Amino acid sequence: MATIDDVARLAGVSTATVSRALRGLREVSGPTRTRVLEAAARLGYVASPSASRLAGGKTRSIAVVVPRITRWFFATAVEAVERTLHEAGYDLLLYNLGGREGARRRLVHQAASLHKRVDAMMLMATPLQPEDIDVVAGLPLPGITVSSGTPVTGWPSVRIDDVAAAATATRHLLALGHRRIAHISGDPTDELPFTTHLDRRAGYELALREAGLEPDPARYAEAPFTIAGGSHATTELLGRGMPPTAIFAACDEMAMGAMAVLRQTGLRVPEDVSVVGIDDHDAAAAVGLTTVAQPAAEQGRLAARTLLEPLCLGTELVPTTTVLPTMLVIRQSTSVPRAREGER
Amino acid sequence: MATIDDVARLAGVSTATVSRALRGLREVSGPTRTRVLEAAARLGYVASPSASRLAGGKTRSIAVVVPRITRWFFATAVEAVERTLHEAGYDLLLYNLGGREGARRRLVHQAASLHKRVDAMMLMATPLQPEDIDVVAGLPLPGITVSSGTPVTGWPSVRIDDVAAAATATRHLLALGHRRIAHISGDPTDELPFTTHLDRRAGYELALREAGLEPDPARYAEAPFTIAGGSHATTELLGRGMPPTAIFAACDEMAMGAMAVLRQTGLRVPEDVSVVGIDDHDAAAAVGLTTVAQPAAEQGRLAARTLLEPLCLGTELVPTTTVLPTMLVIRQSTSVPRAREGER
DNA sequence: CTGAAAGCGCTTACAG
DNA sequence: CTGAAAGCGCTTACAG
Repeated sequence: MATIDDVARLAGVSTATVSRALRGLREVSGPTRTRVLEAAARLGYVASPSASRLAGGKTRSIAVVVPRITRWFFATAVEAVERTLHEAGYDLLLYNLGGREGARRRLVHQAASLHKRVDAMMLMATPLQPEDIDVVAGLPLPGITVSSGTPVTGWPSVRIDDVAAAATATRHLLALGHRRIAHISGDPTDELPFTTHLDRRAGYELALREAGLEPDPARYAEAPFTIAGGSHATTELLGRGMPPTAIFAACDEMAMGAMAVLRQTGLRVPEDVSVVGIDDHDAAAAVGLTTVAQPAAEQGRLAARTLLEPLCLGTELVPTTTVLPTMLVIRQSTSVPRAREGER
Repeated sequence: MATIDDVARLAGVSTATVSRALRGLREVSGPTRTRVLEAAARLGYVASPSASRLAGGKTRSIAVVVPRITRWFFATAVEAVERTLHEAGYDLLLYNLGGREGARRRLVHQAASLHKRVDAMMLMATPLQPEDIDVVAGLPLPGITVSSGTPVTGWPSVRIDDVAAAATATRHLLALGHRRIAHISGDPTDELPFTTHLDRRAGYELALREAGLEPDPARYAEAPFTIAGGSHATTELLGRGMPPTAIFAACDEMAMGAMAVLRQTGLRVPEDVSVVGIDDHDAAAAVGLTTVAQPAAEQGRLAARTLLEPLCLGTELVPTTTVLPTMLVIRQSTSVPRAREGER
């Protein structure tokens, strides 16, 4: 393995000059730089990250924490983050809580250790206890939160307005004439106290009340934010009798699960039951799902850039909250309710 | 930030002893160890990874390369890998090729640099050019390949038998009496030369020939391994006229896309068209999809353990190929073809 | 623009 | 079982 000394010797300069030339610092003359680059190339030299981290104090890597990498939103956002980071020469350390409270605790516990291995951290929809927030905010490390989840004092945040997105979805159903609108969301079995479903439920109830309807707990069912979760919640809902004419699912994965169960039960979508979700999942167009689109990749990209800027430019990280727009995308899973059709 | 010197001073021992005590080496007496641990705890001391990597030569991190983290198989496998690695105290550096040839090239190009930042690497379904294989195999770094993708000389491998899995799916349809069996797979638009679809197509053709049928190119359509891809391929297939009585999709995501399009076209599943996939995706049960199940998390876990063992125990990495079993799971998306039904 | 030298914070023979 | 000391391979004031 070639070291910086080998390159210095071959190029006939000091290691300081090699270091400067290779990093593109401009206090190096053209000819010298050329000699160094040639020597480095000849030896196949690559600086040791451990050594430069120790000497330079920068790790050029970022920790990204997600609840579950298997869910569409996080996988899509992480993909964008990964690309942005690697293009900037940064490494991505992945931490997947996997819905385990133990993993969350370990993460907070390790915070002190984490800050020695990364230059910044990105928390996606990560729930934190009040005492954790202080620990995390107290790290000598810039950070950002993405999507809902606990805000961290002094950290910027990139997200959508979950209450508004949910209200938009619900208002769409109301405008079509639906009154018996169910909502599937949340995850009672989850060890971690996520908050996304709370905001979305609030938006649903807000829209109902605007329309003069009182939210009915019997029209609410909980399950994980997955296709299977949507199926379970819908099955539970149907089991209560008096089926809804429409279902607002807190995310597209749940909406797809709902559509599957409805059809297996012999109910047509949208003729018998309309379904709307939130996300604009890759598959939403394929299955004809009406949804409130949110820019997942864009949130990841933006968050990564926000973190990278102060790291690369040495500027201050400004704790701004960026709320990205959502948009209703009407496809084939929603229509006027049957009763209403009859009226015409 | 407390350093090892602070701890040594507070505990009244040398830094060498602190280092040994904290890492649990047993050449430290009980009382001394206790004093060191107390001092470290009091100071909130955590060893600097950069320093111990430089001094010790081990990074305690592993690079995991996936084609697309957004696809079910990779997200599920990575989740298992992440858990296994973190439980062993290893960090996971994520590299997502994102279907970009440039990313693959950069990865191989960076190989020399990569080996200085990780102790091992895991390549999931990563296609390599013949010349790349030598580069990768030549790294002074243990590695493992997971799922199909180019084998690397001297590296172990964890996978399923893709040809057999595809044959199982196809034979299931043949046994039900289907003769017009279409296959959707592959991805002509992908920049990267993946191989999974080739194996699965081979298994499909193998099973057809066993049954005395000649594979018909008109019954084959290509698209990405996603729900949307499955929809596109199925739409293309249907556009050719003479619809098949059954579709074998190369993965469950494609199968779900196929089911969506069939239903939108007014065709019932399975009454008019049977659909079978490969994976046993989280959502397969919810949508009633018959599939050949493969253990995605298990492959990730096993691959991580295989890599960890030699790293932790200092033993040799044995280049074994582990082929995990697959299993046909019959649900509601397959049945006897209509013509056959009439015969009864 | 370039170099000599200190220092980053650990681990590891080596000696006792 | 413990310590003094060298060394891992860089970066960065400082001086010129």
